[in-house]
Amino acid sequence: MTAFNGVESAIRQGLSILGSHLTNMRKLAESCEAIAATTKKLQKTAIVADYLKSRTTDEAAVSTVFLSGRPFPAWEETTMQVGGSLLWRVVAGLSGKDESTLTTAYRKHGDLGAVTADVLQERFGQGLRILEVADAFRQIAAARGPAAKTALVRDLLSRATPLEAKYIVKIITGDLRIGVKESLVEEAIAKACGGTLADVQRANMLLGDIGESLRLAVEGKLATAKTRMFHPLGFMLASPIESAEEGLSYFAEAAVEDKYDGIRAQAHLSDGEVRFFSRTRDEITSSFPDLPDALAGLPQDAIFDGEIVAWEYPQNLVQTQEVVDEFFTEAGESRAGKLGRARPFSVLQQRLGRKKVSDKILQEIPVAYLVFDVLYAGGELLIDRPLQERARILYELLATERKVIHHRDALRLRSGQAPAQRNIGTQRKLTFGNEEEISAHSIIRAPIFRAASPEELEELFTAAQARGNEGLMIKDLSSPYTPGKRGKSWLKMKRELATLDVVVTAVEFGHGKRVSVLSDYTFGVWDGDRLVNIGKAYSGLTDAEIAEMTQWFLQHTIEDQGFRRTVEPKIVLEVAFNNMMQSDRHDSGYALRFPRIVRLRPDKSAEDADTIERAREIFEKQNGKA
DNA sequence: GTGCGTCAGGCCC
DNA sequence: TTCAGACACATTCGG
DNA sequence: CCGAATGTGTCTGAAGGGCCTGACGCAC
Repeated sequence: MTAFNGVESAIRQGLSILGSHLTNMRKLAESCEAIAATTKKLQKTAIVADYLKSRTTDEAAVSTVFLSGRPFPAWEETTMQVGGSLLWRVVAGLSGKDESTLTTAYRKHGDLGAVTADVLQERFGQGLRILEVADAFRQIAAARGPAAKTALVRDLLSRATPLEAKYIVKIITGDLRIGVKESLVEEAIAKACGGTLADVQRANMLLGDIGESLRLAVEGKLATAKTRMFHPLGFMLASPIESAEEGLSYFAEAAVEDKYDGIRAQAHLSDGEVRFFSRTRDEITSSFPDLPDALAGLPQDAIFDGEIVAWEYPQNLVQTQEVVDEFFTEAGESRAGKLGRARPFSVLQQRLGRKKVSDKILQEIPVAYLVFDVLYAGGELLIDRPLQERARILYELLATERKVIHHRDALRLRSGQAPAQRNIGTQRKLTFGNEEEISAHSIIRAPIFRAASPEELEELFTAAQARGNEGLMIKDLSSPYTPGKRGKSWLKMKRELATLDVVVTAVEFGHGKRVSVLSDYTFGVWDGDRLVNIGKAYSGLTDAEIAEMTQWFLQHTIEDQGFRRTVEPKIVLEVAFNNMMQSDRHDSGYALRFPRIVRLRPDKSAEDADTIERAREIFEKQNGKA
């Protein structure tokens, strides 16, 4: 037996060595292992750069896509539609292992890729070339239905060595977890191909395609990268702040907008064609067929940044002229109310992800695009201009074209069938010069205020909340637009909802680096003398606290269900959340949006925790407000 | 064959 | 979306 | 004055809840 294993192992080794000359997916996998083994960023960069240098341009281009963690394939519109569940079945089938063996391996490693390598040790494919893998991914994406996809995934993994299979699985699930993301790949490209980091970053920002950026770097043509319409740029992000004082501590001149609870969207328009992109740069136009027309009339190509929001149009619309012509209003004065107001995110969610939108939905859930920035117009990229200038350009663009916008919108609304809308339609007869009736604005330039003191900011904040919005965006008027970056030029100030004291009823092991600790807590509140679950939380505790809690929960388990354990209801947590929803996910009938643990409450015993009545109170208060 | 419920995948916050 | 943790780099402190 | 300590900016990883889509199984 031992002798046989030795022979088999020797053959395997021989094949592997031979394979390393014939295949190169192996090389990528080995580089990933080395990257995962170090925590030093510079070292990771060096490994990636060395790897890229050792590949042909085609191979390097595909590799950058794999390494950057962007959903593959970044340059196509389809997604693979292969997730953990399908992979789990394929891996089980290929290895011939039963599920409990896989589960044991999963406990040990915490990620499916590592499990794959582990259980496939007994088998060995001949190894793959990296372009072969990319090709297989395309085929999987093109295949219709899980059955067809499963067969292709199975075939691909059966030809891979265990180590290759590990990283193929990780790439498919879009989660390499080796501490490399797009920005680090940019650094590696600069290092490997020449060109400054800034040039690589700029080219990649404009192209939105890391593989293409690498090709330009190889050819020394980074400077030729240009803005491409319908290839979305990254989104500029905001940092959270704690107080009004902090909101004015980073810059002198602050522009202030309401923070709307919708979905962030970049609009591209060119030659009358309009398309919208989400924060992950996916196209979302199909869910909002009522928006493009309103923008299509603009005479020039443009790229806007804004928020799509479920919108409640006002009963009595004010004269358009009055609203649009006002650039800065008196601090605290709300112009937004005259345009209508945002409805809760949960309403908008029903339109999200729709491929087709029925007339009924269009009527019941009208939306508005609140534009707050312009990134490109008049053939010029505007991101390096200060916000003050961009705001002015935006104002001029939308002000000039309002006739077209409203004319088209009026046509859309008049064809509506829902009785409520018909009523509103007749109530809203307004004329714009000798043009058509104005019925609604589905494109709205987000009102901008100004704040010079914390007191003014507080006032604006209160007003924003009164309008049912989340809070404020506070922006540095002199700042450029930095795509994909989260800096201190844009700040967000959100309302703080009351917190709940809850009792932990069940715990789960985590994933990845939290695989061996109980990091995931299900908790409840009292309904009479019974605990009813209201949510789960995972973040907020430090690693040390999680480790401590793990020990306690292991010793106070009521029932060990493997991955999950019900525990003695003794531990009290204070949890915060952004929102409370009605839901049948948990037996309390409520669920929390973005729950997080504020702190442990060792000073409280389970009996002191909050009740379902208090939860209901918070829910009603929040709804009354919105 | 049609219609309904279930479930995984993907993506929004 | 949220938070904690880690690294790279800048700034300040103490001998 | 210089190396160590401290602070800041930025990135990474882990994870909740809800909704839509498209396959697929099942009942009729």
